Amino acid sequence: MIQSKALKKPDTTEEKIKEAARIVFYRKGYAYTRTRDIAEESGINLALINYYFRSKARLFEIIILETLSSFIESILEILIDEQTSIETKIQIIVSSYIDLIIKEPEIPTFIVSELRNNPNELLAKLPLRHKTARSVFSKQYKEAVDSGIIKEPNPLHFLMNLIGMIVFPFIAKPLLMKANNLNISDFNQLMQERKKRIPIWIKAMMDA
Amino acid sequence: MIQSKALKKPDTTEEKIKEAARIVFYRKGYAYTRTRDIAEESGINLALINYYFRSKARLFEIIILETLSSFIESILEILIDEQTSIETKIQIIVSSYIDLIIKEPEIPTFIVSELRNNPNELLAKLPLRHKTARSVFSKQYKEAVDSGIIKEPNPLHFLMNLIGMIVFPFIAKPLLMKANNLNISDFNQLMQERKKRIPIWIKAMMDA
DNA sequence: GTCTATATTCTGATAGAC
DNA sequence: GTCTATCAGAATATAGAC
Repeated sequence: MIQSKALKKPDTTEEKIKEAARIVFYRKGYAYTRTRDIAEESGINLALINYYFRSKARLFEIIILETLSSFIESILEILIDEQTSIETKIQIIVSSYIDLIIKEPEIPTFIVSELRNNPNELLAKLPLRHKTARSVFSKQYKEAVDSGIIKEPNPLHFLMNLIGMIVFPFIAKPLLMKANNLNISDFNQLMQERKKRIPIWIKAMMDA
Repeated sequence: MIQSKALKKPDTTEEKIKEAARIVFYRKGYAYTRTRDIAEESGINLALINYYFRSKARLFEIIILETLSSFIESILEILIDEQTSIETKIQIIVSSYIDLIIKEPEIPTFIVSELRNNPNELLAKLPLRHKTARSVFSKQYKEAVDSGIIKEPNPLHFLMNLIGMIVFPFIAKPLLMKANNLNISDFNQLMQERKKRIPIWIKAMMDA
């Protein structure tokens, strides 16, 4: 199950700082976040941030690595299960991801924006166990291609399309809302519609 | 035709600064760009940036507004033409956008990242003439729905899917390349494949 | 562990000579 | 219009008292 960490109740000072940092970093990004903002948000003293985390940069790295790995791992956990059919996987991924992102809508833009700066350095520190997940899914995907269920031979296109259809509207949200005079509940309504339709669209696409 | 402004040869000092600013802002974003970087990139003196543009913020606003409006207008120009069928529009948009973004791959992430900060303030300054374009396209789309060519009744879903399939891979590029051990020419190869396939996928989706 | 006060650094902007 | 030198402000990090 995809579970956000932002809902845990922080107890210790260290956890309070981390939770506050997550909130502020998600909203404003590293560059525009001042350690003072984190101190205010958490209600603790400014100096304690450096006492517990040594620097703003180190605190940030902890937050973004946790966010990235939980975001990626939660897809991989679904993809890796050999018992689940591809069609079911699609439904699970679409539904749980849209729900997650509606709860924490800043995450996709946060990841995209922050990864722009030092992607290689950051991604090198990610404990990725992609290999097994990829191989399980590739095998399953290849079988579907071989048996004629899916026409598109490249699983990368499949994944780009799937994740893109889920995530892109959230990334483009400001532009989308402005250009079409949507308020936030209009927008969320559209995303709810997509939970049902993306699996249908994906199926039709991959048949073509 | 979609034409990037980044290829113009700058003559005057003012244009040199603008071109350099565009390059550096695209690459690093507003926050990480120092006026000193722009001065170096353009080969002009630091003080001249303020002489010609008064502030870093004003220079930035000029760049991002130009980028946004040219990016948006170039879609609208295609959508607004009543002579072109929807199918042809899709092909034109897909093909010319992918080519444009391969030439200037930082633009999508630049727009997404920078629009996170003050979207309303910025978008309010955009001279949008969305109305006519939207109404022409909506009409054409509605006709296609009524005559049974397209099943998906909401043109917003159509546009989100179309633009998302084009743009999302570029936004997710660092993650995508890392997770699949792609180099830049592998990546561009994938995008070239998408020029042919997106129109087919879109057609299949909208039929479903 | 927590606080106040301060040192340090970085960077946008400008004064003033040419 | 262009340059050098410098100022002013902001923000991270730390020293040192409690």
